[in-house]
Amino acid sequence: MSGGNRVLVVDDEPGLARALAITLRASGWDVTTAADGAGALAAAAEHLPDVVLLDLGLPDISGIDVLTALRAWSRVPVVVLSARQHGEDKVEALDAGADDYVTKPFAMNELLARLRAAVRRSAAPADGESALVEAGTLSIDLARRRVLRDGTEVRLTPTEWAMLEVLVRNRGRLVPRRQLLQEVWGPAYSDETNYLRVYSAQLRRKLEDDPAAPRHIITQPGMGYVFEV
Amino acid sequence: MSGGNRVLVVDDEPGLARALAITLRASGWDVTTAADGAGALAAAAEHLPDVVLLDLGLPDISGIDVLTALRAWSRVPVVVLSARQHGEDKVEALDAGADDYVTKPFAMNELLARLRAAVRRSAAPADGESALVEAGTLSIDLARRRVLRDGTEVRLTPTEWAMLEVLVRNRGRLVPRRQLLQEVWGPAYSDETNYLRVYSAQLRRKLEDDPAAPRHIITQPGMGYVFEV
DNA sequence: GGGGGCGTTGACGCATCCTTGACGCCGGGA
DNA sequence: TCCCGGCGTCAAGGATGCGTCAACGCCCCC
Repeated sequence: MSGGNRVLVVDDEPGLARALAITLRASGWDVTTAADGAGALAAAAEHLPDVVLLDLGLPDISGIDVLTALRAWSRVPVVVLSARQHGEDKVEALDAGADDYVTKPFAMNELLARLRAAVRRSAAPADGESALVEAGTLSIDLARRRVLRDGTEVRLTPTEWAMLEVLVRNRGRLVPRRQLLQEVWGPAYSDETNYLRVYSAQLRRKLEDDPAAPRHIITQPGMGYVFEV
Repeated sequence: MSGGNRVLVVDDEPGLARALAITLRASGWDVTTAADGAGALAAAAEHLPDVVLLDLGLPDISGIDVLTALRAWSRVPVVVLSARQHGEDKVEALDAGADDYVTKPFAMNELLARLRAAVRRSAAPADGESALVEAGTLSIDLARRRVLRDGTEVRLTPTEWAMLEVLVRNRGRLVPRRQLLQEVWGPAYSDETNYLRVYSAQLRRKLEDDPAAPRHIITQPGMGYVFEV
């Protein structure tokens, strides 16, 4: 199932990072880790996490600067982790765009609950929209898993639907090949770009008026695919 | 500031409620107070606050029930206030729909920062839009990975986009050649300054009105490149 | 047991992109 | 005046990615 389970853990203490990763994975999260600010920004751009767990004490860049750089282009919720109990650090981080601030030592179940809350919040507006997506002659019902083209139903195979669903959920924005492969086929298939070509073709054949000149399922060479409405 | 400054304070201790109200008003908030759960729900329906500050220890209804009742019809951000330092209370409240959880005693500036963060989040535009960087006739959407020039989309190759992205993220600042090469091509290419010349030229050809006299992608000889807005 | 739908591979032609080298321009210094 | 290094431009090759097609196995349902 796609959506709302990718977390990026940014921490320079290998022990804590590993412990967090293990606990989070056990709770069903898809975990990526970064050990410094530069790696965190790169990982955020590549994996597009649903939430970021950011330790303020990083070796290269100040955590606040990481937050600022991230906020320059992304609204992903950020939960800040810090050893500073008091002081202006909390205010500074929250005003810099952090969504929450947890001080060490922390209770793991509280941290998990705060992560859930952060993701729920950011996912809420999307849910507020209707599950019906209209795109030209296409009408896609994400809740019922149905696709209508010119009013008549189009039959999709499970894999075709899974791929279309990821694209439509991210409609208007580029979905990197890696992410598409991981969400549809699983983490072990991150490099099987063949699948993308085969299934994008099949979807176009079923959904596009002119499969050779697609208007909705657009490929951005070398990067990924976009669903345009 | 017209919108986003109505706060509903729910607390049964008159002293604390008054202190909160005074401080919040001094910070520019429009404060309504309620002393019990029933009053809180009524006040929320009548005043439609932008954020709710909810004490869990209420005389009539459990704070969690207030939260649940509120969530049945409203998405207003709720910051929970409680004396319980530990335990499952936090998890329960957060999973019931609270946006944040502050334990007493608390620092007032931290509470204010958390209120600001909660309101900022809910005021943030829906996912449909995203952070745009405008620069003259250029419009760069870092989240969607799209570039518009005079309103029409410009197609970039992966490498072109990677280089533009680094420059735009550091817009207004000089990006040293080394850093640019490492972030786009990897650590092994730190000295291939040839690449920078080739790709800066390609980007200028696609993005600048007069590629020979660039206004956005500026080279600082011997040092690096800057993206000017 | 048969058949059809589905997922998985591999091969091929084609377009695009990355890399690399060469060349000219310009400004500063010998 | 000449030399030289940094920069911008251009073009050609080789590599990569994409779309297409077809074949193969598998599984489930008939």
